[in-house]
Amino acid sequence: MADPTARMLRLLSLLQTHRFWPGGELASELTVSERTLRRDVDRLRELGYPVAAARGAGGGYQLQAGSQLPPLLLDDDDAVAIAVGLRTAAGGTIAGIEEASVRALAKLEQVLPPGLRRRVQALQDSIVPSLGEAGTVDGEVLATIAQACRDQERLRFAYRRADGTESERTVEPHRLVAHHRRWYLVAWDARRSDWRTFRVDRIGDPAGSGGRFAARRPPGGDAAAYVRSSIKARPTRHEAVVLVHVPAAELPREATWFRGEVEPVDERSCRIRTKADGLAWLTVHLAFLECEYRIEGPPELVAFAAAHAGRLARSAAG
Amino acid sequence: MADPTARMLRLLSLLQTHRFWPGGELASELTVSERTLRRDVDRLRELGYPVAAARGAGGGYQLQAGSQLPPLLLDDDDAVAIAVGLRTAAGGTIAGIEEASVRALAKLEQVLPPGLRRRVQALQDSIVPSLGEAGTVDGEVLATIAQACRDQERLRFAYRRADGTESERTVEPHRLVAHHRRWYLVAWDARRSDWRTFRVDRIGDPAGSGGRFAARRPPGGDAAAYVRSSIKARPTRHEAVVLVHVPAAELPREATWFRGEVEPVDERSCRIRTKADGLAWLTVHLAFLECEYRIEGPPELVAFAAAHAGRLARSAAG
DNA sequence: CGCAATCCGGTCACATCCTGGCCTGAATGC
DNA sequence: GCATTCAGGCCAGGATGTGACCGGATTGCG
Repeated sequence: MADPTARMLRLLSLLQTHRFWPGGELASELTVSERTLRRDVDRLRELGYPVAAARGAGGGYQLQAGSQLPPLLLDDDDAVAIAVGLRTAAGGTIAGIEEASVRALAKLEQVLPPGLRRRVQALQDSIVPSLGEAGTVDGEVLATIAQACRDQERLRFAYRRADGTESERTVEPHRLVAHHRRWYLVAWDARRSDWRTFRVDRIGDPAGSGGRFAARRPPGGDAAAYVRSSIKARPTRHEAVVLVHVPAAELPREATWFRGEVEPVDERSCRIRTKADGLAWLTVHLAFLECEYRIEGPPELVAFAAAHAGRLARSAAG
Repeated sequence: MADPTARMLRLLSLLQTHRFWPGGELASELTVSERTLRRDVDRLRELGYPVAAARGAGGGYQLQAGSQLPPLLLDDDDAVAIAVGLRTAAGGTIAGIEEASVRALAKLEQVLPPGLRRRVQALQDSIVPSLGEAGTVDGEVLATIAQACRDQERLRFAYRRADGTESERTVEPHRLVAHHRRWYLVAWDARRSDWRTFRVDRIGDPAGSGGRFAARRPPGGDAAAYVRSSIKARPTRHEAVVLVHVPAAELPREATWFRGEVEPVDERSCRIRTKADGLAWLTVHLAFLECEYRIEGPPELVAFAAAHAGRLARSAAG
């Protein structure tokens, strides 16, 4: 513990676990004199981490929010919580941060002790795939691929094509792109000497093969655009329009939980618009309406609703 | 940059951003000789962080997963992704890690630069409160309270009782407990000299008042048990039982997304069980069944389904 | 008001360490 | 084999980290 650098890290860690620390306690925790502790605190400040100090009785040191983030010293539970949170965020629960989540996940998983990784995976497995995502992606797979992208490391995996045939691939991974609640890997397929996009939910057992490669410019210079253009069979996207005979203000909250937008019509009614990939999703929120409403479109939704209503009525009658 | 401790942190940070680093590059990045770099790497290893080295052409240094987690050096995007992920995890998306998430969140938010905090809040606000939670809790509120609990700092806030009356409280916060997808704060109300539980979604503008207090033993020694016992009006919990005329294996995946459990009956049918607080939630997954099924119970669900089917049929017919 | 607790920073002497340069060895991949 | 890269011993000189001691400033409390 004589080493000042080890002491610094310990000091930072202590300052992060509790908010206030009297100088004396910190000093004895680090087994140094109080003078040295003050010098260490000074050094932290010089490095840009704002350590505030409260004088007088009941005072102490406190690490504050500064202009930059100090190194985070996490305990096991923190790390597991963060990894699980990131994995679900990467799953698409929160629009807009999927890719940042995956990058952060790669950074964390690189140094995550194996025991913790098992805990994370166990928790992940216990989660019901929510919000009806067609291709739910395993966090472990995603993290492995993200790491390979970042490190420009060749990647080998088994790819299951839409028609069911499996093949072994070795690629130079370029970037992960989240699109329409699905993950795609843009990579250079060395054997075929061409760019390919792979659906991540069809990738199995990815592993870095060790070899590194030189970065290549993706087609068009923009991987995300390339993914968009290369997806042929985009899932049909429906928009439901429902006229509800209730003022907008009195609409139950749950009726719009699934990406619904409300638009007032008059004092007695309003209109709900929802977008989704499958027809079933569009009727989900209707269960919460305890008043009369009318499906204005699209026609196929009307048909679906009628069929659904029939099944439901029979199920209740039976 | 002459300071070895600052250099250590920078070295750790470099090793976390890219996987492989040739020694020469690292040395010039840190503006030290290669000899010193090797010594720094040695020191990292002595501190317990496993830095692997690959010899030969194309070799380099690489930070591996060890037995303990090294200090994480995050860039802005990482931090935002983590904070957002933790906030949603704390919201109850993932059962079992809510409290660990909140603790990690407190640690992160304590040092999160204000600019990043605004970004996090903006993202948080843009998220549709999903899965129909009655009382959605603001992440900022949760983080503030968690920090006060951890630091044993008095907390002041506005509390909105169920009957609508508001009052200003100052308490000694003890612990946050997640129960039934809701957050409760167990705290000692100094003015009333007694323990209280507060629903976090009814707390407004919490702020640490600066003063600290000595820890107190919660009633019964277990805050979580105290919360459970002190909730009188627990929401009625229903369990739906639906017999589906389709083999368990062929059940559409979406049919069980909302905490559903499947139990095979015979080769031609299976049974789904779902629990929820409101009847409407129980019918949500039925929309995904394109086959016949029968609601076996409870009776009130049958009635609800019939009414829902009627509304739906009329809406489609109109 | 005075007192105790707490942070702050100057100075000094001494031991320690850190650094760069140089060299030999060993592993690795082409 | 040969180039590349990590590993680590040795050395000399200078930088720096450390504890002891001090007086000062600020704060909260009785």
